[in-house]
Amino acid sequence: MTGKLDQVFAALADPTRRAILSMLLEDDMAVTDVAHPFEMSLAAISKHLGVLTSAGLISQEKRGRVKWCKLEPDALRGASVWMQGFGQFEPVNLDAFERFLAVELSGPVMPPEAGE
Amino acid sequence: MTGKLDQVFAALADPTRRAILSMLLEDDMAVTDVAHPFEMSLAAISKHLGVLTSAGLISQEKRGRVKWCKLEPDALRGASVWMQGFGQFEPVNLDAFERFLAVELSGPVMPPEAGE
DNA sequence: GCAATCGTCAACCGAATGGTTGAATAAGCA
DNA sequence: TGCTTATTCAACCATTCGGTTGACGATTGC
Repeated sequence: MTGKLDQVFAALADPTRRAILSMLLEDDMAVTDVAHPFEMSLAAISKHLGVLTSAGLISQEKRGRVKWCKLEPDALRGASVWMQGFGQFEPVNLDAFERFLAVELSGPVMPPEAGE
Repeated sequence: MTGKLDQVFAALADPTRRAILSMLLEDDMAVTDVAHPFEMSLAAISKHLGVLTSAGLISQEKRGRVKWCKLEPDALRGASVWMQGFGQFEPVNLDAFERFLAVELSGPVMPPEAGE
């Protein structure tokens, strides 16, 4: 019953995992290549990738014998939006903001700009 | 040596702590009052407040025998900025939110219950 | 077929986390 | 003074976390 926000924030709380996400920002990578810069076992990296995957922050697809890791930045959206609630400091609007999020996150009400 | 980002994200990874931050968004509160809605001991809440404090997300000031907790939203900035690095999701649709507010505030506003 | 590569699994370890209780400290009030 | 309220501290407990190692299944290439 652990909420998605719990998982996302917990996943982001580890510097190794944040580094992995940054690496994937540049390109998709195989597990072995992800592991290469780190001074820890492949199994450890595999676990980190598991955490990132179940948080939805990356996806993994096996092609042949290599498993490719792909960043899924949309998973950060919920967390980002939650934090924005503290950015513009308007106590009055908090409730409205939460309702806005309910609408906003349940589906694209309004495409940002000129289609997707 | 644990980085600030580690602490901030780890602090946000717990639903009780996120709920506390949301409560503090409305107003400063005494520790006892923060604890009141939760079904756990005061000591547990005190620990959570300790975590939030050392992450810099709140500050605590003792006046008389009561200790006041105050939100420090600036502490979220670093985390927010880090996440923006992944942002195909623009920093919330502020425009959309404002449009939403315009509609919302002209109609009936019903208070939902607090918490996440 | 056989060996090397890719990645996970299982068991284990020490440390951190989230909670509990009960005692201790500190401040206000009768 | 002594009682009550506010908060933390200390010890303990179960669970999770981040890491290790070694064995294993799957895939590829010689």
